[in-house]
Amino acid sequence: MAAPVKVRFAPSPTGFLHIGSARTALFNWLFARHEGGTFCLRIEDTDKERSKQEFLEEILSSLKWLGLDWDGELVFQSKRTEKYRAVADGLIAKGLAYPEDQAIRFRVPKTGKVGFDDLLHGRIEFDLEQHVSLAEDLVIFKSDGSPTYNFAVVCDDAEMGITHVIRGDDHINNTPKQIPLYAALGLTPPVFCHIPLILGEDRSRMSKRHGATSIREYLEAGFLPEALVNYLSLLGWSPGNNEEILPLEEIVRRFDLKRVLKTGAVFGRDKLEWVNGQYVRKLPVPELTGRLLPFLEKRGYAEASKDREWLERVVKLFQERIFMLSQFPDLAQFFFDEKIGYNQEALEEFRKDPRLKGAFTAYAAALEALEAFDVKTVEEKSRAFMKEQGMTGKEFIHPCRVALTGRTISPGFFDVVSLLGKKRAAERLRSAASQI
RNA sequence: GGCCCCAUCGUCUAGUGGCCUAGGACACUACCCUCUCACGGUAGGGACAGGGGUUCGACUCCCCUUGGGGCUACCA
Repeated sequence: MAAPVKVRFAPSPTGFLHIGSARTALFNWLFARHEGGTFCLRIEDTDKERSKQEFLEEILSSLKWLGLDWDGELVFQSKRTEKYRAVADGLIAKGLAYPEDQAIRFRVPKTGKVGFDDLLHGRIEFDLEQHVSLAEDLVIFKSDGSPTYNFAVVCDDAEMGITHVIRGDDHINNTPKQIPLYAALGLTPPVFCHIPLILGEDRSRMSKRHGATSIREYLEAGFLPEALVNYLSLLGWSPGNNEEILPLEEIVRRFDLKRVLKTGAVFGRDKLEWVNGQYVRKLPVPELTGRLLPFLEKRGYAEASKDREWLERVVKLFQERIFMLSQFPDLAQFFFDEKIGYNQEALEEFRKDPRLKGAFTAYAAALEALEAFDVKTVEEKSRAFMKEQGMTGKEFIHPCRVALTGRTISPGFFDVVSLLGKKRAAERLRSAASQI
């Protein structure tokens, strides 16, 4: 029996949760859940200047939003200074480290090779005589009394019993600094697995200039967390059978660290949007409606949720027309707002047909005469009305669509009429008639 | 500059020596469906960076070149 897996995600609370970090967290989480192991969080807040409480809260809420739950208590490096100090003192006592200008330096080996077996890359070796950054003794305690990253990481990973260190491959060059530390401490290093970074369109590490990088921005843009997680899991990994839209449980079940690619993947917004659209379409309407509520509120359409049944019918009309939640208030605006702003070009076009003005008015009356106002009835009566008027569907429906919605595009016309209701539909038709 | 990593369609990827005249998805184009839009459906263009080996046989293994990226802090 192999030892139970224990991994960690170790963010620094110096900024929002970056999409790249989130992917690293996700792969750690997927690996832990797949193996039935433990996924913990360690807050690397040794940089007192840049670490902020608000960033910590932001990171935690982003992880929760993504559904990446962690095990056990948070470990704060800032609260463990004593421990690091004790370890450093031990090193000094053994002559393996020494104070210098208030700082403590660890004597690193200057000749030979340092290497490790990476789970993904296989053997990676460094020739100490050529690796300039390894030539100087490693500072493990700064002169301000706080431990350095490479030192704290080793102490913590060892003490927490981390079995697999899964991190971005930008850390490959840190590994040869950490290995000698494990040796000096008499510890066996964990298994290292360096996964590729997420890239921007120009193939350089994804950063703000490539667009949205914080998880919060994706939440606000109207992405579904399960869609973002699905998409992220496909960056550098695939189940191997051409399947792409997979429920989280299935991703967990099939996730295999060894199948992760070594190549950096470009973050493609287009495909993310497509994946999100797939999830939007799969959501039961009541559920989708609930998720749209915050976006409606933000636009001042909170009133709309009072008639939940009606709102759900509206949502259903747009379920296949949006791929991001944030699109809904815009596309369905004419359902929530009486000010509909006519598409002027279209209006101009309709003025060329002398029949329209009268048809709008007559249609308004025809609708008002209806007893039932369900979609089926509306469609039947409307088609009969068109026939009476001697107008084709195209001649009549397009102008009416603009009269009712202000726009040239909308969900099915009869659905719109029915959901707008008798009163509002008639009002808008008359209003339009007066304007052409 | 030095060190390290990487290399299949524009992008995400399948592929682990013959199943590949390289499969899927996004995007793009055309057509179908149709009251517009979207969804859906069908079709199409589009890749193994280059050069050497190894082998009966290389997208798959090795080497070189080229290209890209990362790291080079008393930041994490």
